[in-house]
Amino acid sequence: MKEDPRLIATRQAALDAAQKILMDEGVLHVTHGAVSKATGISRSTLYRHWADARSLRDAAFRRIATPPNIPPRTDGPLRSDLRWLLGVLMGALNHTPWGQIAPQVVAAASTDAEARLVITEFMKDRFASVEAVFSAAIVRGEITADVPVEQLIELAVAAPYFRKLIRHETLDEDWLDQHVDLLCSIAKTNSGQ
Amino acid sequence: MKEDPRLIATRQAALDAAQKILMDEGVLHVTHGAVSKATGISRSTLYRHWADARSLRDAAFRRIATPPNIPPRTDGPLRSDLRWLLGVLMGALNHTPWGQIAPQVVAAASTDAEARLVITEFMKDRFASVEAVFSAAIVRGEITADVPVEQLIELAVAAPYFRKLIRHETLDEDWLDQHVDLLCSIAKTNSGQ
DNA sequence: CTACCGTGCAACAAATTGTTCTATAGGAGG
DNA sequence: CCTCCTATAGAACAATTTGTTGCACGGTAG
Repeated sequence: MKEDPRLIATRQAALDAAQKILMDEGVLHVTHGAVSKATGISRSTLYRHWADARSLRDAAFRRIATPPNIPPRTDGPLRSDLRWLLGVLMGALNHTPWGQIAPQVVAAASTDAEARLVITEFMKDRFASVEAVFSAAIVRGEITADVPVEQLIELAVAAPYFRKLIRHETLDEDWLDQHVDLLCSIAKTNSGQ
Repeated sequence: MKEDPRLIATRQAALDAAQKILMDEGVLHVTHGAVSKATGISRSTLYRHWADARSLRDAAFRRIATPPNIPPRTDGPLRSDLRWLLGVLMGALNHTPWGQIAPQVVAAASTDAEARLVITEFMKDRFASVEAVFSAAIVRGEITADVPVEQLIELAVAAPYFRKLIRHETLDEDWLDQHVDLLCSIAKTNSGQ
């Protein structure tokens, strides 16, 4: 038997509003009352869907904090594969809800085990993508296995996140070009000696 | 005329408790009620010191979120100067309240201009310290001015912060050694060509 | 058409937030 | 030691928020 369409509609409208509140005003303002006022859905209905403030916030978080998986390209030269992958990552940070929400997930993670899980899982995916790019380059013989891949991966991902989330600096094409240049030069010069 | 010692004692006891709550349970739980229960100070007294929850939280934040300034060493070889500076930074992240509080400051910064100021000011200091180390190395002729110092500084600081705040990975001596090794090798290989 | 179930609404209890008043007691100065 | 000033404790209070419950209405599936 299918789900009542009213359930789905309510949930969707509520989470839409919760998401907006979360991004605009912070997790602290995501409450049944606020969502009710924003959507017209009655408080009691919201409470039936999410029993307390915590689960409502969790739901709002979870909606945004599951960014799309990025399948890496591994056919071109290292530089363009890396540039493409980090470009997508940068785009997500700049132009998707995930970019706006990430700082709050990071903060929640310091006291909340579940938020920490969200972060670590997500980072695991990202690291895997970057690693695939380097591995392919090694297989192609473009760089050798001497390259400290672990560290390079961390630097590759850390820089854009640090710049955006912590320093609140701009993240643009020029910066990324330089970043990728440096990463590639490290990989090349550490390679084959 | 001096300040009433009772004022000072109350403020100190209250902020001590507020700080502990902030670190253990998150900013959300820093309230007049909670601090009152933790210290025995009456709620009305706390309200006279901090008119609302916001200013109490601000006070608690501000108490921790002003990390000590680190004057860099610039006399030894690049590697040991850098190792020492980042070692102190890593120690602060691992063993001071600042390390525990930083994620919450980061999150606050996404909706709160003042928190953003705290972060950017702080990072400016850190960047300046690291830059001093590289500049000294250039003056000594250990590396040349060709080195992309800006990028190196960002990577130097980004990696430990990313690792600690975002990935919640350990930050130990071995990791730092590798990190400094890589930074130095970048500086050296980009140097003098 | 009917039985079911999600919704809206209103009333409600409980906890939290912030205010105000009074009594008490500590500290500074003579 | 005495007095004035002022910080604190405590209680009473209103307002808001959080969460619960019972009931009537209306959409949905069979």
